[in-house]
Amino acid sequence: MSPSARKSAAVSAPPTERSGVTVREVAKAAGVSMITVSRAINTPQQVSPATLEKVNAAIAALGYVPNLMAGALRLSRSHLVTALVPSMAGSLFAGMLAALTESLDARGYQLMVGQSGYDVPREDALLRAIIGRRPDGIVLTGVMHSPQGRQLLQASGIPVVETWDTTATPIDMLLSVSHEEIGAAVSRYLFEAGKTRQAVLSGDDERARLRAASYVRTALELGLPEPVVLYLPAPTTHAQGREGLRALQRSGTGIDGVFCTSDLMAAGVVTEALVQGLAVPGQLAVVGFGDMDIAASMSPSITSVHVDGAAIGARAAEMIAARAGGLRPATRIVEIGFRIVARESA
Amino acid sequence: MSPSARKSAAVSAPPTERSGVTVREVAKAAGVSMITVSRAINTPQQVSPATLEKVNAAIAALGYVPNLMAGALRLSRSHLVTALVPSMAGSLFAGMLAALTESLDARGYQLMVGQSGYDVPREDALLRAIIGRRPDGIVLTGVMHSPQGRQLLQASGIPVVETWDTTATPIDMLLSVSHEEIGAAVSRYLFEAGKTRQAVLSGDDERARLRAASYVRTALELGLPEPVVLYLPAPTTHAQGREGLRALQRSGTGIDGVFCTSDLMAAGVVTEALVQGLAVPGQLAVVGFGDMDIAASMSPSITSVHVDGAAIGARAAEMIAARAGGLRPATRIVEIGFRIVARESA
DNA sequence: TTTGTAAATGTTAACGTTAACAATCCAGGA
DNA sequence: TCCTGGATTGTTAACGTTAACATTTACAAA
Repeated sequence: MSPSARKSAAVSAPPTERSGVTVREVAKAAGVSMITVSRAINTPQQVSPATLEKVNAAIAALGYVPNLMAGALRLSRSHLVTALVPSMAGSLFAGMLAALTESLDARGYQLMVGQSGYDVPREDALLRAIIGRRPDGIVLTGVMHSPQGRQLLQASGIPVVETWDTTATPIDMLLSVSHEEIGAAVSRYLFEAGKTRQAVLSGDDERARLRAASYVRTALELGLPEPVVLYLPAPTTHAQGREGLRALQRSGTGIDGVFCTSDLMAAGVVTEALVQGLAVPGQLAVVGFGDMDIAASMSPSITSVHVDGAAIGARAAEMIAARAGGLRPATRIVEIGFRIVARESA
Repeated sequence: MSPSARKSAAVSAPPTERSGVTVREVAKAAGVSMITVSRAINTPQQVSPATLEKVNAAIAALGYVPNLMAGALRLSRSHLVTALVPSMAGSLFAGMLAALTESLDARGYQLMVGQSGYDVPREDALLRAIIGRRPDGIVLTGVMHSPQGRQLLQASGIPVVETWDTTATPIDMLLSVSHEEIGAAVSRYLFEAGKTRQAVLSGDDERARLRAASYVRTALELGLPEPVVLYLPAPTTHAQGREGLRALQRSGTGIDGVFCTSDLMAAGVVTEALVQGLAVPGQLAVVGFGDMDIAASMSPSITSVHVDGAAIGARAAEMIAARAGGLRPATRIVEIGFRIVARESA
């Protein structure tokens, strides 16, 4: 057997067949080289009008769609950004995702959404799957606490934006929201409205717990009796608001103000209060979180904490695009802030 | 200049630097060949225990995370599935996405979510971006009507599952939901409850329009006066429900039954009715769509149309995985069905 | 005509991975 | 001792793309 025959025998067949129109075939059909096809697609101004037309005709005839993975591999640039959210059900992050999608889209990136909120080994696997695709940026909802996770992300060299929470030691970039300040502000707000027997209905996720804990601390600092706290499994619902209010009432102390860590839950509390014939806000003041459409539209309308999720999405996209463009980040940490939107319920 | 010097001069530098631990470096650190590292990761039973340990140590020491794009390119298998939803805001599809994520995850796939609902040229670009990443499957919300879109998808050879709608000519696989039957069923349901002056509050998306149109047609067939229809921009909200009811009332005919094409809108209608002092369902019956948590939890609770989104997600994952495994699809079309969940509001 | 220069196009190799085939090693049997 | 065959490891090439460098072409200026 000759060496050359040996060689050609070693040529491996494609593992599985797929439609598979490639630049090679487009090039042949157009009578040009592969690189010319590539240029016709990516930098058409470098190609003569006549050639461009031939290439475009061939592309259309063959139904060619460039393989972005191959391009990404060659260029080490995936034009992909991954966002990790705890769940898609809670619409809290919908605004952020929408803004992120839009801003990235305008810059030629695509968004991939993953669901976090697993146990630690599962989260580790998820992170590896994400990093393995070499996105040009990763947007985290909340800060990453697990040392393994931090290590993985840091070692990957991929720009990371942590959002919706605050920390003194971000992995990379941070769009900071202080849930402690929010909890404190709501307690003070209710106190100024004359409410002294405060309670909290909180989701059991980390950030809701931060708001709840800070709310309790502030109430105590204000000299109020210790607020009753009830933690409910996230994502929180309207039904949890109704049941939650009844549970709070059973716990004894005649409460006159409730902070709910989601608007849906607050709507449930308002519904339950109306059913019971309680005056809102007279006998029971209610504050929500998220400033969803329903908060403004309920009757009575619901006072809520507004956090600009769209701004978070837009800033995250901007920061990642800047970094991908090789720019040094001017500011790695941006404070997002919040405001209490006063309505009828408190 | 010698030919060999010419050649080495032509070696291209990596376009941009990234962290970049590769199998090559792991192999060198472990003192084995690249393929052995690959086997240690993918088929560890093919590697001796001693070697496996050396390789794993090297992987851990270097923080190596395999580049899945390179693997996918080599194997023509991306382990990626893309779902297209009209928007992430409407939680109608949240259940489907959650089930899809979970089912795919169990099979070693990742989900990428894209937002559709653009104009046609924009949608074309989106489809190209999706197909360009060569996912192993595409899940569409609704059926694809645009000929260009159908053409692109069909030519790509990628398994496609159309969902949440019905058609006689699916691109590939179909998880069928008949919005015509739903609209008809709701009109009959209200008719049997004695409601003769029916109206519809509909989102302006395609599937909501189908429900609304069929509802109107059925009411006419039942000999009722033609229902008033109001189309509101999707995603529909609680506030739209409140305003929508007022608008319907202004349109004259004293209506006694409303079909809302989303539960959030139905909740808004109920809220507005209560504010006005209308008895629900006595003076106004309300039916929603989606069977969200809030429908069961409102007071009065809201009768709603339930479609099993989780089943759609799970079946879609199953179908795509089967196809990726080389199996011929036993059934390309599956009817999902629906049911009207009777509650207090109608 | 020759020369210089910009525009257009082509050749080569590389991104990081893994299938196919090849080679080596070692235990056990003849 | 030599051979057989399974287990283990290695070599080569290829997936589809595009940057870098090389070459050709067209045309104006000398």
